[in-house]
Amino acid sequence: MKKARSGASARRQIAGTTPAAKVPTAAAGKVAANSRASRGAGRRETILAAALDEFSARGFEATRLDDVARRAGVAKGTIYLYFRDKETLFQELVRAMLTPVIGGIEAMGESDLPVNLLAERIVDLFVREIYETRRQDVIRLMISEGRRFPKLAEFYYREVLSRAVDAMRALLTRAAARGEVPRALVEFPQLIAAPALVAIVWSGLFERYAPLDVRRMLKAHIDLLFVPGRVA
Amino acid sequence: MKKARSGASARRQIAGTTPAAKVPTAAAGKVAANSRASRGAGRRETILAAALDEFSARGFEATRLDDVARRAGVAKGTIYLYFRDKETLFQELVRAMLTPVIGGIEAMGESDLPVNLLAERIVDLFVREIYETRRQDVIRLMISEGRRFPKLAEFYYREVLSRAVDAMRALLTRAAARGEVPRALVEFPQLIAAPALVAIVWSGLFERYAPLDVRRMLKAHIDLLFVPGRVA
DNA sequence: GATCACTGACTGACTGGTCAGTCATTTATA
DNA sequence: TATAAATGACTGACCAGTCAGTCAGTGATC
Repeated sequence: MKKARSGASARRQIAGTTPAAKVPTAAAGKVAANSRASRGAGRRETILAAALDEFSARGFEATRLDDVARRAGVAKGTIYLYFRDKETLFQELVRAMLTPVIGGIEAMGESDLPVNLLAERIVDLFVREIYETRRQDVIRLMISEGRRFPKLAEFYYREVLSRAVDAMRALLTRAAARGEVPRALVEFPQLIAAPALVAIVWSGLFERYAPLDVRRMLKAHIDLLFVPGRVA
Repeated sequence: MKKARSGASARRQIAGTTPAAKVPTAAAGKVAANSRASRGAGRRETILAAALDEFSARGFEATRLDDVARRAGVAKGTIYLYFRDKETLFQELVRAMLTPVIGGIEAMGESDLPVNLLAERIVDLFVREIYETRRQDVIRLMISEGRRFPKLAEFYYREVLSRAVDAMRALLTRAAARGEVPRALVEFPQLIAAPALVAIVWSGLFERYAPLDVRRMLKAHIDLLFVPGRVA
């Protein structure tokens, strides 16, 4: 990661530090199809999409911004109109992709369905919204590169993981009170999510040697944990 | 990953492709303390140790061989006397660190102790031999970089993972026959190891924000799976 | 609606630092 | 002394980030 030259950019730092962002939603409104405004609005998303492809194929270091630019159909300089530097681009990508799922996760924590039923909904949410989605790649990137981006790891922990864990814990606490779930799970909600992590890591590394039926594995897992007549 | 120049090295490819290797054992025998032979024998291990430090701190791409050399107290050229290139160095490191644990894992698969007891031994083996060891870093590297080293991923799958999975499955099959374990586990032995993966990933990314008592989590997990009076 | 000055998004050749890999030379041993 | 081992200055590819220049689009004016 080359150190930025001292008198760095910031010549006209447009959007690199915009707080929120959403990548998939494309066209932004009512403006004429090819007007300057509407094209400009799509640029950022186009670049993020290209960055997702390149970063998830090659990892952070090995990704060349020339390639991102080419894939986005844009000159390299344009990237720097929207993102301060490569690192910011990466972080914004993670933010943009993962922020939207937070709500869904927290909503789950408030439901009062019996756990075994709720568990199936959560599995379904994971498979449809993450595992069968580009978000899987983003989480994989997070796992792979997170260590060298403490800021990003903290963001991810604060904005995504800790919320998911808390929601899970709330849900499990209520279920445990009803005797539907052993108390140990309340202390380590990670145990519920562990197979999801396995799914993501496994599919990235070993899918070709030993494919994994993720849905069935997750189903098996909840069947193991939520045995109706078990000793709590 | 700069592409290796075409007429690449291989000038005198000494050890880069030696099949087996063990990194930690230092002094190799009976030779006079500072003889060339004995020093030469240690070089490879010294370099691997330095490489472990650098790779696990920075990842594959960001690691500079100049730093590895400095840390090993060796000139950069020396590295190329023992390893064909950076990639080979990385792969040999993973090989050297993980090959030794295979035996221990397979031995576990043959025991006929009751599962709940055996499970505690396995947890103990994992914590002592991997989690509290530099091997944790190597596995983390494997997870992070494995995708871009299909050869290495295959090696790891073939020589380590598949053996572990098979051993686990054998063990679980017998336990299931005795009714100690639900049959679903036999189909997805990954479910047993999942929390170990969580431990490694979590400690790498979030330890500072939310420390995790890994031993207790793993204990909680086996208590959840191996409830004595459960319905098989 | 035709003309034109103005704007700023976009471009891409360029710079400067970086680093994997090389090899002529030096050093240590047998 | 002969030889293998080790060295580290060097080369060349490489790429993040820069910035002077271009030109499509805009909107004011006649």
